[in-house]
Amino acid sequence: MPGTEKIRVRFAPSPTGHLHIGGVRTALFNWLFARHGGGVFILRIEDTDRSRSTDEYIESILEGMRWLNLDWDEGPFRQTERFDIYRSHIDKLLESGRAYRCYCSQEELEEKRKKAAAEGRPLSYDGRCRDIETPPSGITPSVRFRMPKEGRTVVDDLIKGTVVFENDQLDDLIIMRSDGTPTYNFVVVADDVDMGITHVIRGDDHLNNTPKQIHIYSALGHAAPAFGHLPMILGEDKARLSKRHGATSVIAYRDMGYLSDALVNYLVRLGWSYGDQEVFGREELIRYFSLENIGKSAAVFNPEKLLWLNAEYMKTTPPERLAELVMPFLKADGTVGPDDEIDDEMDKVWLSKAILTLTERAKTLVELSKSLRYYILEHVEIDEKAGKKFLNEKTLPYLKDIKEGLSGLEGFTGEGIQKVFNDITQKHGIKLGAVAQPVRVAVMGKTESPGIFEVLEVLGREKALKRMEKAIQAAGTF
RNA sequence: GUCCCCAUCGUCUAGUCCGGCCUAGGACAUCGCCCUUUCAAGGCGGUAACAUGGGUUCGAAUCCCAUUGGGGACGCCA
Repeated sequence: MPGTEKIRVRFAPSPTGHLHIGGVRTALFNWLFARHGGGVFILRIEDTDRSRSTDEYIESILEGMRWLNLDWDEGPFRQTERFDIYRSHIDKLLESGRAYRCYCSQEELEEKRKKAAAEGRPLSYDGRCRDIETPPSGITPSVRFRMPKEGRTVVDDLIKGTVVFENDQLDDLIIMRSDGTPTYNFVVVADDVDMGITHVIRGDDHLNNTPKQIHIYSALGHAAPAFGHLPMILGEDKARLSKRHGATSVIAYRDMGYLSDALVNYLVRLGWSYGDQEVFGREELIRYFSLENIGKSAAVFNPEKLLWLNAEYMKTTPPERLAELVMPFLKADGTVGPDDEIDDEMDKVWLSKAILTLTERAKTLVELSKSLRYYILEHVEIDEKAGKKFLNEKTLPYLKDIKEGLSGLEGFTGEGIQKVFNDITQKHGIKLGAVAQPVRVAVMGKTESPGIFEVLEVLGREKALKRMEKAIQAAGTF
């Protein structure tokens, strides 16, 4: 067990797919555990399955980690580059008798499993080659680890508590394929030993692997690290989270306009809690994080709460920062030219000001960029229904008066604009709404927008008057 | 089928370890009201849970057992 030595944890995804929500949470908890304890966070790529691992997935995983600001201190290490190390370990196990060669073919094994399933027997390996006297010739064997068949193995899990396994149910698992490549359950242990991992924090789908791995540690001559098995994340149907439940890659969440801090905040609260607090800054998370506050039961991923949290972050993120983050979205739909920089082409101060009027209305960056479009575009299409209702003979005089008042305004601030509106409503003896809505439709083309005074101010005199003029021309034609 | 894990509002959770403070708290969602130039945001309030059955105890959401339900593992995948 780890004593006073420095905490060393790792996140070890296999590059057989994108970084998904479940993976992120495992990475996050390891990262928080390391940061909280002043330890080391290692990134290791488990790519021993050469047929399914790709460099694209590795890059995608790294991209996801960077987006989430989960920085690693060592790595990324690739297991495919460490085959020599595994090989020598396996040779030693073979010599000492802790491992043995298995001559069963995959087809045979498959056959036996099927039969066992049909007869309702346990699907475990029957140990046929365990004590084979004369190895058959002409067969390239795989290598199996010899599990003890008596006694029990106790896992003292940091999250689940004490879990006891009877050794006779531990399978002699294959640690090296017949093609000479090592398998997961073995390389994990070899690497964790080699990298000095003190705490293994992973999904509880690995809990059953743990007793087996503990025996491998001991065969390798090492004490096992501490284990902590995190509960799974489920979809709304309570089934394990998968592609069927929508976005499978975290990058998809970025593209849907989620802020990485919001996603992190949401994910950390899935299973972990700190009293009644819901919103945490990074520093707070690091300070408060502890394995003891992680629940034992699986949690359902709830997109609505994630959206709410994202909205909270939209409201508190500085507009200058949002301006940077929303740029890619603005460019994606052509609102802003692909080469425009916010520093010169588009006034950063102006953009931030515009964003400030929208942060409590936009739940995502996508929504923000869509709303921003109405400010940025030279002209806006006027919604037919809105035009019919608010741009007509009745409202025309108001529009004209407002336009005139606006053009004669000294300066073009919200305050001055408000005064213009006050004068007009008084003059006609009407309520603010009677004139605000027509103007809103005139300049924004729709009935919903931020407050009309701030909208006009953001738009600026020139653009506002131009749009109003156009609307006045079009009034009554809807 | 065998083994392992889990079980508080629809969802995330506090409370469970060290029984009484729990007529079970917060958050999301939902419903209603208020605010209001629209849409939001915000404020206030409501509906809503200790899976079931047995124990133990003066007393159980909290401890024990069983049942039920859910999840996971049983690969020459990780």
